[in-house]
Amino acid sequence: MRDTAPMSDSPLQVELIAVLVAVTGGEPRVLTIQDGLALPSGPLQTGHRSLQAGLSAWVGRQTSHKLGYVEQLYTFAGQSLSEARGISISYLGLTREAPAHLSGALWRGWYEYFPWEDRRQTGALGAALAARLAGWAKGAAGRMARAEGLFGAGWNEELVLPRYELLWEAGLLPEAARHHQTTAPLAPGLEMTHDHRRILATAMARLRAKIKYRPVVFELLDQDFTLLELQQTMEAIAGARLHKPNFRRLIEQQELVEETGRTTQGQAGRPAKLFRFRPAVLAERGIAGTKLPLTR
Amino acid sequence: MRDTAPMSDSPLQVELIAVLVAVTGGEPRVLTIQDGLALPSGPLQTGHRSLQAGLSAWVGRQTSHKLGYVEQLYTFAGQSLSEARGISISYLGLTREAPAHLSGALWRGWYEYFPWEDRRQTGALGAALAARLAGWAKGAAGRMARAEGLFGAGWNEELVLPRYELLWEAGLLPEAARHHQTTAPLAPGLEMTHDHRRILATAMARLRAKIKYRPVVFELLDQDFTLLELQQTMEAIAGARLHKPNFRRLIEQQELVEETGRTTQGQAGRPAKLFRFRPAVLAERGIAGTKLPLTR
DNA sequence: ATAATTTATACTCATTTAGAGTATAATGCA
DNA sequence: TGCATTATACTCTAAATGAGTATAAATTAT
Repeated sequence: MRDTAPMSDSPLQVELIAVLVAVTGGEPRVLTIQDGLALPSGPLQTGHRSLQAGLSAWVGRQTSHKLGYVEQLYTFAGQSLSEARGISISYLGLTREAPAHLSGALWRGWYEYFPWEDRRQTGALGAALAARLAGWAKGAAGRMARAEGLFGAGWNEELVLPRYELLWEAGLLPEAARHHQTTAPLAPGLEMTHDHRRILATAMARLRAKIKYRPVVFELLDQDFTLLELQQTMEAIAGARLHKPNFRRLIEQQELVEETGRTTQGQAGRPAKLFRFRPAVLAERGIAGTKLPLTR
Repeated sequence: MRDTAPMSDSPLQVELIAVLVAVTGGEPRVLTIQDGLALPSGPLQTGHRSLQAGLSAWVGRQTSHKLGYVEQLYTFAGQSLSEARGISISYLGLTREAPAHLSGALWRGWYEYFPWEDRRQTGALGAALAARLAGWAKGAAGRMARAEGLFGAGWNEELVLPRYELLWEAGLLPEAARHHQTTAPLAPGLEMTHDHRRILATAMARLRAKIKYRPVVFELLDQDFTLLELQQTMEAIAGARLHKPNFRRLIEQQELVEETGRTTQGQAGRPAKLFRFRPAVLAERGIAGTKLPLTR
């Protein structure tokens, strides 16, 4: 490809977009600007040693909490006619919620943007949307199967982005309303500018997947925590209830945590042991599980 | 962040880098240029509708095989003093090997660059490197545990990048030799320019992980294939031997494939049934497995 | 004070999945 | 015809998973 004459190598703008996630009071929250309409973003600066370092420094300065974990999400080329041609690089960052120092910045629950992704109480919303989608599905073959697969029984919490895209395609999102002139009532949930809600969906999916095989939950918790706090944080992110005894068994047999020796007090019920994350784990195990029948 | 005055928003160059993978004769191969020294790359073109589309079109034109699967790997900012400041976006693409139309292009086995990642015969190489690393590990605490965890027993085939980075840190790679003036014999394997070998490591890790939970192997096989061919392709990518009966059981119970009704002939041994990929699968299941104890 | 409530923690049991090995079937080739 | 070779079909055991129940130790209400 090197020897292909470039049709154009016009210089481009590079923008960094951050999805900063914290879990506070059992709710996953995301840092927004413009009264919740957009994700924090800004141009790449020359002073930054690397993209990631740039983002980390930036966020650290703005939120007074250092980023425990940063992960690149996706890079895409802006192409809507309104915006100048440029590259956007999005990141997922995990932190704990602190008063936002950034003017106009605001932490909001991520389920305000994706109500149908929260199935901790009932799955009613997803079912309702599935019904709404049934009308749209009449239009073409295969649509019904797709909608049913994504929103119906056999819900897979990682498919945040496909679900969002299906709703877009069905014209049920305000962001898409301009393209498909729909009169139907829209899906519930706040909108965002540009494709920021799409980026949030990507972040949610990534975190829901990641949390299962890398010990990143701990970036969202205080240093000491109870097993219930840990479980509720997981539930908040997965958007689903977990089976308590089995969750504990899983945590124990993975040896991710160790007892601190102390317990909670002053709350209703039996005091809970306080645990901390075993730092050794990060070094020891890189990633958890294969699923191939290896010969040994 | 929007309200932070940019220190500099100087325009940047954007470069696309492709890791094109095929599996031929039971060996994973990667398309290279400059006699194997570099990965194919080129500047982003204005004509492209999206980054991914640009890459697909490009590769399709060059290799006469359409890309079955494309996935973004990583975006990073070039920063070595010698190269102009710019952004590089790397991609993983799966295809089948065809005569490279690109002048100077050459398919090479990816284990030529990462000999220690091939453990289909014996794990001797990894063990040898572990021994070599033991010397380096004397320098500081914790090093031994890291080296042992990555190269020793309990080998995890997904940790390609951490292993590569450890070898770099230990000064055993030619790419790193400039930085750490080492006299020790280097690790085996071909080098690449810039960080291309690092990018290849990222691609290998991504593919090894992906192949376990998304049906992407089929992009690397002919339309019809035997179970042995499927297994050997998986083994080639994972760099490990698989247990044959269990592998078959896994494939069958996942219902990923269906019989074509035909069999192989003309080869030694009993003829094998030919299978094909079940197209429904792609639509049906998005991602395979959760690992959370969900309540139902 | 005592009972009721609440939360934590510890077990049990059935079912499914994974790891390993063995046996039989159908070809080509000497 | 018999041997080497590859395919395919089972069996057995151990471990992981899903679901439910029982007991312990605190706070809160009566």
